[in-house]
Parts: sequence; structure tokens; C-alpha cells
Amino acid sequence: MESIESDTDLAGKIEKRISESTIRRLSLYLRALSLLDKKGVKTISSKELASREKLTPAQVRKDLSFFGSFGTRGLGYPVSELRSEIAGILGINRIWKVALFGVGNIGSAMVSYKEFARQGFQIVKLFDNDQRKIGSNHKGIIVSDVSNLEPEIKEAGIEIAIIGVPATVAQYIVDDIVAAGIKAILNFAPINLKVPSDVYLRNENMSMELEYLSFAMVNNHSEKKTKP
Amino acid sequence: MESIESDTDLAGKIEKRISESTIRRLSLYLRALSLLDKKGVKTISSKELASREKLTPAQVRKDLSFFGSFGTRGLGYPVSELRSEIAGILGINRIWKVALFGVGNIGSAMVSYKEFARQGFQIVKLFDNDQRKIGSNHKGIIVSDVSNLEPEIKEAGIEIAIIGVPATVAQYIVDDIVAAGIKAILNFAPINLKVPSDVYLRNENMSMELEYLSFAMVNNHSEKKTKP
DNA sequence: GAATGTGAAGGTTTTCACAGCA
DNA sequence: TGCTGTGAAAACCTTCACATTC
Repeated sequence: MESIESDTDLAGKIEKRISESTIRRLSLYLRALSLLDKKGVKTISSKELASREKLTPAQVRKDLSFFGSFGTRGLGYPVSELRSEIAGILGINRIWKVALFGVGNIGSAMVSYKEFARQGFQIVKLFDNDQRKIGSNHKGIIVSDVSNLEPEIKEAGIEIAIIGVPATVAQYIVDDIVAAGIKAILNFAPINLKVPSDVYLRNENMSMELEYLSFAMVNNHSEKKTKP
Repeated sequence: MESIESDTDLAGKIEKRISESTIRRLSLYLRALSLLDKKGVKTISSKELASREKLTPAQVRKDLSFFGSFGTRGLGYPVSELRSEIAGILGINRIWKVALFGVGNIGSAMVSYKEFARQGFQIVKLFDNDQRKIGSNHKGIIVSDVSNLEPEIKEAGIEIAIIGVPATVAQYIVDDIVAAGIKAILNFAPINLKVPSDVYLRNENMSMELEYLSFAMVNNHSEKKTKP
């Protein structure tokens, strides 16, 4: 019952499995290109782009080559076009509606984080279980009761959830969210969440980065390359 | 002027270069082991530990084997001992003093983030450039003027800085921080900071994770393995 | 001349598979 | 028997180097 050519995506563009590293670097390229575009720069070579992100020119070219030929030999890449190509590849040439669960410290920070909106991630719903928070207004959004999430999520057309609730309750919330049909979750709770295989889950683990710094300091660990 | 055996650390334990992935997984093991320890679990097999973090048993054993032999054949690993071994390897069996720059949304969230303190990262100084914030009290810490950071950092014995200031000013602040002698920086600003090669820098890029989710959804990108 | 696009080479990380030990 | 520790194999990712194009 396997489909033929199961490694080909719907648009027929991606033939190979793209590595996580490549996708993460696309985010970096996108950020750099947006800045260059704003500055009015018209073209950029793989060499220049690489140097801005502490990568190699070959890496940049290889990453882009998985998706097409966007450059001109002898010249480089057209900044503005490449920017929108990458936005298209990453799927952020559109608005994604996001719901945030847990209006605590991290949650509040996320609501105010301008960078999300700039990338097309629009936080349109806030949920909490604290009666004192429910009904209150955060940056123009009224906090809803988490116990009634399904109709609100469906009505608002939410596709992505950000989990900012404590680790102790995160799994329960996620079970409800998954039941409500959400297919992508960004988790800030320091816990390993269980989700069905058709739900995309990413974990943001801030302690991990500090622990990496600690390890590096204690062991004089010179990095060969900082991964994106 | 190069030292002999420059790839050997001070304690003489680490012979090879340890990969970033291994270090990041150690953080995951540590978190899982802390939980198990609290629950009173005495031993755990690589298989069990792996399943909790969606990794393979061989991966767990290999990672640990870089640092020593902590297990017992036929039995598994002693939870509590392994936990402190890993804490030692990561260098968090001690208190690290941390300063936070920028008491905005992200900064405020970091101050209140219990997980940091739990791992030994103690935020002891807050800095901002906003006169309305300077002198105010956040969770028991008085916000200092960022223009006078050097004496305060040295006096408090700060070794790690967290950057929560806007991207536009981040590089200036970082230059001052580096001049003040700080050797490790966790950066939340969406910008590529330049630091001398003896300063450790890690970037926390939350948009990147959302973009990854977006990419996965748009391309039906089933992950072979979620990297830590 | 300058810079892309890309097979092939090289390097690194993960997984396998089994010897070795409790 | 059960599970670790680890060389060797496999898979994966990055870099090289050059043909190709503007």
C-alpha cells in the first residue's frame, strides 16, 4: 500500500530528503537576504552570503541547488527574488495563524515578539487555565479558557500551537490540542511530549544552549563550526 | 606557540572532539535522569533512556562512552550517579553567574524562567538602557544602567551574558560585554553577532523553529529523526 | 573573468553487531 | 541471560574542484 515515488513532494520540486541542517540554514539565508533587500542590495554571491553566516560558499550553493537554480553564473543571486524563493520553500509566503497556550512569562514574551509576526506567524488566540487571566487583554487579544479550546481553534483556523504552559500540564494540553486538529506544535515546556506521527513537533530548550556554553567553557571546546 | 596535545582537555578525559549533537543529547539525558532520580528510579538501560528521548540505544551508549564507562553490563546505568556524571561533564555541577541585558519581553521571561536556576544558571544582574527601567526591581534584582556594566560585571563575577536587547543595538552591547571580560554569550537578538574567537556564542532563534514547522507542513516533510 | 551548479571525494555521525562482563 | 562498550560498516553531510554559463 505504499505510494510510488513516496519521496517526491506534492509540488514535485523536492526529489531528495532535505536535511534538517539545510532547512535551518535557509532560515539564516532568509534573514540575511531580508536585511540586504531592505538596504537596497540587488545581487549577492554565495561567498558573501556565506561569510555573513559563517558558512562556506559551497554550502550555500549546495543548499540552494536542492530547490532550483536561482543564481546567475558570473554574477551571483538576485537578493529580492532569492528572498521570496526561500520564503516560498519555507512556506512563509503566507500567514500562519498561531495559538499560544499559557500566558505566563514565556507566553507573554512570545505575544510581543515582533519577529514572529514579521515572518508571517500571527498569534491570534491566547489560552490559559487561570481564571484571573481568562478574559484579560494581552496586546489586543482576549485570553480564552483552555478548557474550551476546540471550537475556538477551529473557528479561528489555527494551524500552529505554541506551548508555554508548565511541564506538569503540557501533555494534557497537547492531547486536547491534537484532538482539536492542530498539526504543528512549538514546545517550550522542558518535557518530551508525545504526539501522533502526523503532528509536527519542535522543542525549544533554552537550558540546552546554556549547558552547551557551560560545557564549552569547562572543556575549552573550540567549535569547528557553529551549527545554525 | 601551539600547545602539544591541544585536543586534550584539562582533565585529560576527552581524547576526541565531541560533536555538538552529543553535547546536546547529554542535556536531554540529564533532564530525563533528573526526573527519574526524583521518582526514585535506581537504574535505567540505554534502551529505556533512548525511548524517552526518541533516540536509539546505541546512540545513548556511544554518547556516554566518549566520557567513560558508567554502566553495568546486564543491568544498565545507575540513575543518580549518571546524572551527576553528566552534570559534571556539562560543567553544571556548580553555580554560573549570569547577567541579562535588556529587560524587555524576552528578558523578563528569562528572569522568571525557573529551569535556568535549577540547572545552576543564576541571573544575578539585569541591565537596560531605558531610564524608566533602571533602578526598578525585577524579581528582587535592581536593573542597572548598561552604560556602566564593566565594574558591576567584574564585581559580581559574571561569566555568562544573555542578550535580550533589540537587534539594532545588540552588537554595541556585545562589544562592551566582551571588553568587560565575559567569555560566553547566549543571544536572543535576530542578528549575527561578531565576537573574538575566544568568546563562546550561541544563538537562540525562535523564528527558525517556527519556520521549520512551516516547511514541514508545506512539504509533508516527515522527519527521519528530530535532532535534539 | 567571475561565480554558479554539481558529481565526486572526503569527513563526520549514526547504526550495526557482537565480544565481554555482571 | 541481559545489557554495556566499541570497532567496523553504513548513512549522512560538507567540501572540493571543475565544467558551465553569463
